[in-house]
Amino acid sequence: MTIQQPQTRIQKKNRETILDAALDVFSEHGFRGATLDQIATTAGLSKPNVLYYFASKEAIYTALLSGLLETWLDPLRAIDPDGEPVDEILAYVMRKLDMSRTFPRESRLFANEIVQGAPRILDQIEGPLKSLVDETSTMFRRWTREGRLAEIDPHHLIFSIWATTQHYADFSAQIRGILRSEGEEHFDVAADFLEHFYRRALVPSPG
Amino acid sequence: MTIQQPQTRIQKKNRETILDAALDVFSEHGFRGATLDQIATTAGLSKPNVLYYFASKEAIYTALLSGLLETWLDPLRAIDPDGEPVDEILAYVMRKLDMSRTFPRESRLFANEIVQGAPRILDQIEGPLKSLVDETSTMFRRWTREGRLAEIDPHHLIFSIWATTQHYADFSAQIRGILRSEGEEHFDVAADFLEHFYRRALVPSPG
Amino acid sequence: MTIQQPQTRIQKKNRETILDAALDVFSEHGFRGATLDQIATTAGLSKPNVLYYFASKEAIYTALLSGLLETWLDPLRAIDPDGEPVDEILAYVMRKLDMSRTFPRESRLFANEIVQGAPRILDQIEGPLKSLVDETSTMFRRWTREGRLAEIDPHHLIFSIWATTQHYADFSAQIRGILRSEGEEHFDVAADFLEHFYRRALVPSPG
Amino acid sequence: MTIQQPQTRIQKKNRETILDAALDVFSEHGFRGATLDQIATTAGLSKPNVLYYFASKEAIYTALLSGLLETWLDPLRAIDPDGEPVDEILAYVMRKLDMSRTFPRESRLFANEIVQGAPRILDQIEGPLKSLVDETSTMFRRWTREGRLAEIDPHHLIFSIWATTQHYADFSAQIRGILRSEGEEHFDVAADFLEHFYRRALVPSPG
DNA sequence: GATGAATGAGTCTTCATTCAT
DNA sequence: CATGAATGAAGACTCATTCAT
Repeated sequence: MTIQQPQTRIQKKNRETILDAALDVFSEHGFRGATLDQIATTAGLSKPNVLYYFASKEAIYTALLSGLLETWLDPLRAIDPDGEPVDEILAYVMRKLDMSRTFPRESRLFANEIVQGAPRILDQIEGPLKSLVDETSTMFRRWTREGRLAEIDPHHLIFSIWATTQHYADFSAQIRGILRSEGEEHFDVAADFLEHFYRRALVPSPG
Repeated sequence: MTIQQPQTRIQKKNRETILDAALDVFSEHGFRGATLDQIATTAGLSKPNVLYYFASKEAIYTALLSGLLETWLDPLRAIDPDGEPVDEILAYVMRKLDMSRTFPRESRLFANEIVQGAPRILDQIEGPLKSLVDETSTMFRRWTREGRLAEIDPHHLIFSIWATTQHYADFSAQIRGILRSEGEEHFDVAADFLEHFYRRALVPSPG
Repeated sequence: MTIQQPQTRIQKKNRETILDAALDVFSEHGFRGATLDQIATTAGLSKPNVLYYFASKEAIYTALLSGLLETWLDPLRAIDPDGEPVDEILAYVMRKLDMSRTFPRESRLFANEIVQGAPRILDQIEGPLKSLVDETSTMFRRWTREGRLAEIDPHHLIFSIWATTQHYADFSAQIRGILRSEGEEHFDVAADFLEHFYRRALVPSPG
Repeated sequence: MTIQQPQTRIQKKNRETILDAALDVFSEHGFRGATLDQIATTAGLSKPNVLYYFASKEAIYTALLSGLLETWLDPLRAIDPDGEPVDEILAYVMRKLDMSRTFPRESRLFANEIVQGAPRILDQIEGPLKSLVDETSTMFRRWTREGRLAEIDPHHLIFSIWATTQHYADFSAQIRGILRSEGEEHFDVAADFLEHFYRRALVPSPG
């Protein structure tokens, strides 16, 4: 969390209300497509009152993005360097899939931003995100050297995990259209599928 | 194609110029974020002239989308029902990856649209796209019954192929930020990775 | 002063703080260009607190203007009807020049107001100010009749004194730009200049 | 004039209409006090149409200022270095007074800008204006050395001329209030006054 | 076919002022 | 006395679309 000034209870509540409304609107329409009006209405506040809490539309957006990036990376940080490689990575896949199920708006917020070239978050991608991914990749490579993980490019492994899990949040409109599914049963099927999929890919070849 | 009137050569050329410019702009900024001005400037035409060829901004957008959907599905149609299952699917993966490399704007155009709930293309998703995917799934299931393909959910297999291949186009900003790569070498690494990945997943278990 | 209610010490102090801050802000940006926020911040008070002491932005402005008008006219009142005409008027010129040096904000406050048509101070111009100027003019005319002052239009003499002395406050941005002067040395040169200038103009022609 | 692009007749006409309306509004209310609405209404155009011709409110303002600065300095340039000093300077005073009578809006536009610290025209003051004034001052000093002009500081002489003549435009609200004059007769009295005034100041002392 | 000109409907933002405590 | 919170009204600017030639 990025709380700087001391905040009264009402301030904290309203800032959170606004950020939640903004998550709704930005994740559905992207930055340019979203309007302050929508955010204010969703938040149940007047437009100027929203701007009382955040200096500008852009300020809301960046507050959202940076506030969420941390949360977004937690599952990756939670991989235990001393654990069993295949299990650790499979658990990571499941955590990511869970996040797509539980926080689809957050996923789409990032998706929108990145598809459009990440104009407002490139710094954080090239900084903290890259560092974390690089460290994790080093760990994966060690596991492979130790014969406990298949020979596999660690960066692209991570990309594939992101792609396959976030896909269920980011492209849910398409998935629901094809599966004719209103509910979330397909997440369970997806979990089985990905379990099978990644286990085969990760287990080191015998000999 | 939805072109009814007979067209002079110049009309055809201008329509294509506009659609190409629109692809540039829409894929980078999404529907709301794009402006007719940008499209007209990119196309080298005046704004009213652009609207002479297309009734509205929305008309350009939907013309683009439906014009491209066909092309987008071609690789899936190209799977040979009488071919060798694993080879056929791996070839499909490679064709999709090639499209991400060759037509990243098209990929991002769809990504933008679908992330935002596919408001203008849901019909085509629930119609032709679903049909094609369902047919292909039936084929996959037959292959599995015949013991020539691993036991794997065909819909989610298709989703995973879309996710892993399109990811290189749709999230290229993130990938380039992490790999610090300006060029396209990572597509070759990705090809190797996906080849390994999907081969392991698709080959049926012995016995 | 237009203060009716009895005031505590703290009230008096705050009113003065506000007026001083308002002088800063109004003289630099004019009425429309100034904001309550700027005034409140400059005064070190909260915006509602400022409005606790003055009913409105306009009230602050008019309180300032009328509070200062008196001070502004003092030098003119100080001309001694029984003094030596040329000396008296020269002394008046010097007092006015001193005020431009010492109270440039006040001068610019009036300048702003009058350049924009004096919408909020016209009454006082057509009332007390006109009266005072007319009286002084009568005195000047008497001095001319008595052969102790050159034949010169008294109103325009007063205008010229206002113009030449206030110019150093009101147009100081221009003067500093041309003289490339940060300090106030030019006020001394100006004093010499005006002394020479007005002495020649005021001394009655011999015969 | 600062015409860059080729302009159609209608463009030229509308740009001029807008600049004239803007002169009205800016000279009366200053930059911040003026609204695009007022300018558009005065010009008889819609607000967006005004912005079709000028990129922004500020663009209109600076176009006005720089377009007028040249005109504003013409009378100073017209002083003939080979003429009779006192006559030349007196003629300059009269030209300046005429401009105050004929172009009071222009005068007030500059006055507003400079009183508020010349934020948008300081460059031109410290550049072309300073140069011209410095050259003229050198000429005045030469005339004094040649015994054809009184010993007088040339910069402050120029300031006094600006002050006394522009005063009739910039502070006309005050002057009209005091003289109870609706017309322009006072300009004739002012001309006589300034003639007397400056002649006495400029004629070199005998011997 | 093509374009300069024009505009209505937004969209973000500012700001004086009010409300509640 | 003082202030955090809230807002209506206005203001600058954008943009898809239409008009007229």
